[in-house]
Amino acid sequence: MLDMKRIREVPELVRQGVQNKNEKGDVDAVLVIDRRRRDIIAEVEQLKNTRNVVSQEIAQLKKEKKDADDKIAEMKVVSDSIKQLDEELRIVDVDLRDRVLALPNICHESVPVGRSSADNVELRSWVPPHTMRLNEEPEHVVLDHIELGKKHGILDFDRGAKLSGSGFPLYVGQGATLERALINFMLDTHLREHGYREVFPPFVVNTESMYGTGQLPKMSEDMYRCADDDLYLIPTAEVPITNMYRDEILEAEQVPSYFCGYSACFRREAGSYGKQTKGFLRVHQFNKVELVKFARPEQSYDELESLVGNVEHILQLLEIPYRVLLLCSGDTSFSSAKTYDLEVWSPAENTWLEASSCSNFEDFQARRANIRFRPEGAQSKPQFLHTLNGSGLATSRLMVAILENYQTPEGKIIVPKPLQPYTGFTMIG
RNA sequence: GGAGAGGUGGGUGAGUGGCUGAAACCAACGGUUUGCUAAACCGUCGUACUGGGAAACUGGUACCGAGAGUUCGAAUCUCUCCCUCUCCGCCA
Repeated sequence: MLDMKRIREVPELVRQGVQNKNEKGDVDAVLVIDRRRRDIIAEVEQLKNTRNVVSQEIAQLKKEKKDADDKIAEMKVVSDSIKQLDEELRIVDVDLRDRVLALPNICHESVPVGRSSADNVELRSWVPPHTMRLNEEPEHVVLDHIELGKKHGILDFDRGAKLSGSGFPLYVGQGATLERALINFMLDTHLREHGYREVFPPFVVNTESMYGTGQLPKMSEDMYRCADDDLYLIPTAEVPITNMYRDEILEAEQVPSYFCGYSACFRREAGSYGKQTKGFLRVHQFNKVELVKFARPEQSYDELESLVGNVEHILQLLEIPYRVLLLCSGDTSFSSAKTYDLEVWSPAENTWLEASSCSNFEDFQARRANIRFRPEGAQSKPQFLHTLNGSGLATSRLMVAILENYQTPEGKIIVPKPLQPYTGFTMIG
């Protein structure tokens, strides 16, 4: 949620920002309603002041056993007016809030203005020395992850579909072990080398939490909902981890703090059938290790860079080719002010696959979720902090990259070195 | 699923419909004292919205789980809802 003061003070900047994101949002209507709201407040508070003062006088008169009927009659009228204005104010408040909530976050000045993914900027790419050259014709047949999974009996999409439907992968044998190894390796690396604190969150959350991080109301059709209990399956651990501090005020020394947590992620992916849906490329349930930072506003962009660095480190240790994109304004998500995407190389698809998205939300989520901190210690005035998060990383896309990049000419799969202590085997097949 | 208890500031916890934004205590912060620590003493110590002011600051309004009602006036009375905790049953 944007700061109403900011909208009021620099409306043209907000208008431009909304446009740059290819979002709709009526800034002018917001300004008009805001004006109306403050007029009502001025009027109703004046009346309430009168009521309070006269009520005191009535109390005084009664104490002195004098007659107060005139004043009481007078106040009856005032009270009715207050009731009317309060009702009007309530309606205006809701309307204003809905409209402000519909405005996207404004991109940081370093974000290139652009319409679509075509305008994203590739900042750098990294190719480990020992993997195959990306743009060369491979020397042997390259199997895709589905064929590899079937060949070794480690991924069973058919039985997954029998159990739950398409898009619910079933890992078997060494595939299941590799998946678990990947999760543990990523968690351990972030905890031990990057200073994150581990969280194991609930996988279902309530509506308030979904509003807090901005999944609701916009993305409701993309989430699994348990209607009987009014709970949602989380689409990412970002939701529970960021909401840990919803409606709280953190102490100065708690900011910045870094959290890292594994969760299964559930997405309905409604309306996306047909595009890149085979195998792991788009699934309804996947595993992800998520990084979340609560940062001081003046440091949040440095924190974003180090967050991306933490994710890159994982890919470098695993020796998986990747590239880093800076998303343009039009491709940056609703709540984010600046986002980097990390994409891993799929030799079978001959394309890059998004495996991580790292964003600085500035105070957009914090304002929604009401997460504040006291910057100068116990006596200082609370202010909104900045939230950041990034996938560190999603295993489904990573699994594709590992299987495909680490396949031998015979179609066997080498387990990446850092995962071997976790798997207990060095080769699949 | 059954039975019960309870939601008041950072915490504990008072609070006969008007003098209660809210006692007291603890924590925190500033200070005095002190060789250091401790103790003691003094002071400060909610948030949001809105108006004035360049600002320090200041006027007003609201907030005692949420919402509605009664009333000139509600933390206090009434109703509805939400949440938390405890015990029993069932179960991982």
